[in-house]
Amino acid sequence: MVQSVSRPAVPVAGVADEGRSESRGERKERTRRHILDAALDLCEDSSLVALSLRQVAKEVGIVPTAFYRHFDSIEDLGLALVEESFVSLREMLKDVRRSDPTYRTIIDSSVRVLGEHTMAQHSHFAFISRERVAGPPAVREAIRHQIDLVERELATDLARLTDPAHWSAEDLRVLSNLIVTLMVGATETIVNARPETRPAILETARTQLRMMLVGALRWSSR
Amino acid sequence: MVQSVSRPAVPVAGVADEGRSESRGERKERTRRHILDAALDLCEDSSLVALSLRQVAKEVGIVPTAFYRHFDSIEDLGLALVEESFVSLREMLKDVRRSDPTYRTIIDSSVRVLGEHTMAQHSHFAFISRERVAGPPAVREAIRHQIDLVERELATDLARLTDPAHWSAEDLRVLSNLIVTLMVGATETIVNARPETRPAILETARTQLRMMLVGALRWSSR
DNA sequence: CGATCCGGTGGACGGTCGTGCACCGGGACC
DNA sequence: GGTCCCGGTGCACGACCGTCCACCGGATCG
Repeated sequence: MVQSVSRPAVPVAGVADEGRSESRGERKERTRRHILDAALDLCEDSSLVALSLRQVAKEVGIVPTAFYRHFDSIEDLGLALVEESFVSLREMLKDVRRSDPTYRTIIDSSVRVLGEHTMAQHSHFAFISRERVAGPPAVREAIRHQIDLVERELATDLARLTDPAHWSAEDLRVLSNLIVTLMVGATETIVNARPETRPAILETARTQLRMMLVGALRWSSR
Repeated sequence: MVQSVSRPAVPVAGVADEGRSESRGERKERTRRHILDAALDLCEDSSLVALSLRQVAKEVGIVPTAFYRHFDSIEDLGLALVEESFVSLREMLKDVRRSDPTYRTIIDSSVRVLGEHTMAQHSHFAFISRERVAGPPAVREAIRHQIDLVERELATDLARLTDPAHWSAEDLRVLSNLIVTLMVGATETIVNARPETRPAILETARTQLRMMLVGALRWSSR
């Protein structure tokens, strides 16, 4: 028994106790957070499919069976992490939209925002890019669905920026998919590269978006 | 002892024996092949990092320790699979180059070849796209290195098709990276999609390449 | 022909895994 | 203030894991 009676249920204290005891709901939520953080951290250099419930429990400082009080399985945990990661991603997209509605500087500001967020939310972006192709089936599907939603939203954004005479709905969807694929690729490169190469990667992404923009401006659906 | 003395060392016979016994080298090579195939098959819906040596051995029909006669570890096996998978990929690229040197039809023929090869070598392409981001570090690195080589080769190909006055070496590298990223993305989509959606995915890839080609033709390095 | 090589066997080890179960003790509620 | 709820404990189970070891027997080689 490694936990003394004087520090009863809370597995690992984040801040000093300050005498004020939490409600049961707060406690549960806090443990849940610890589990999510620990899982995100532990699968950083492998994958959810190679993560064991016991590893997570040990990292959090609870007994393995206590895990079930919060999640049915690792896969269930994974779905929660998808949810959480896409909150990060959508905040990024909100920043992109807020930053600049003109397309003189839209590329620069978008790439800048991408760089900032992949740095600040590194674990979330790495998680998505990894589990997107290698996670448990249900997790993969959830991520694909979310990315699909993002693609659709981008397509409607693009519809406002382009000439409807030249751009069919289908082609907008295709362009949107192209841009998202490219950004996912850039994100994957960033999260797997050494930090000091980051500016060069972002510069590459900028140039690529410019090349595509040149194409898009001349495009006309047949 | 489940294997009778009448079927001595060979774990699982591929074709009828035809009375002719193999040399020791041939036997070893054959078992090695079975291991590679079994591993490729077993990690199809998870990842190398979730694959155990014992699963592979059981699938092949050998005792776990016999695995070590062929590979040091699962990671070592993974590197062999990378090697093998890129043989497939390079054969595809050879087909692409052979198919058409003019760029009237270069997009159509390239995408057609991509479709054919991802169908025929489905396991290899799925393996690369999965382990590229989720495999053991050494495997990831090997794949990145190979893709990097492909990118360089594409860049020199593009150098012959473009006007040197408008395209700097750096921009050729960036364009090459753009195309490869896009094709990797298309491949990932294909190997994870239901077979009947394949034509639509390829059509999307065609359109995207056309959009980029429009951009590339107007491009000029600043 | 006899010695050697080597891919295979089979058993055993210590460790980790997911999960079932009974139980505890403090917050929440009537 | 007594009762219930529920997130945590601790233990045990059978399964699977990688790896060590001694050994076998047919192919190979001098």
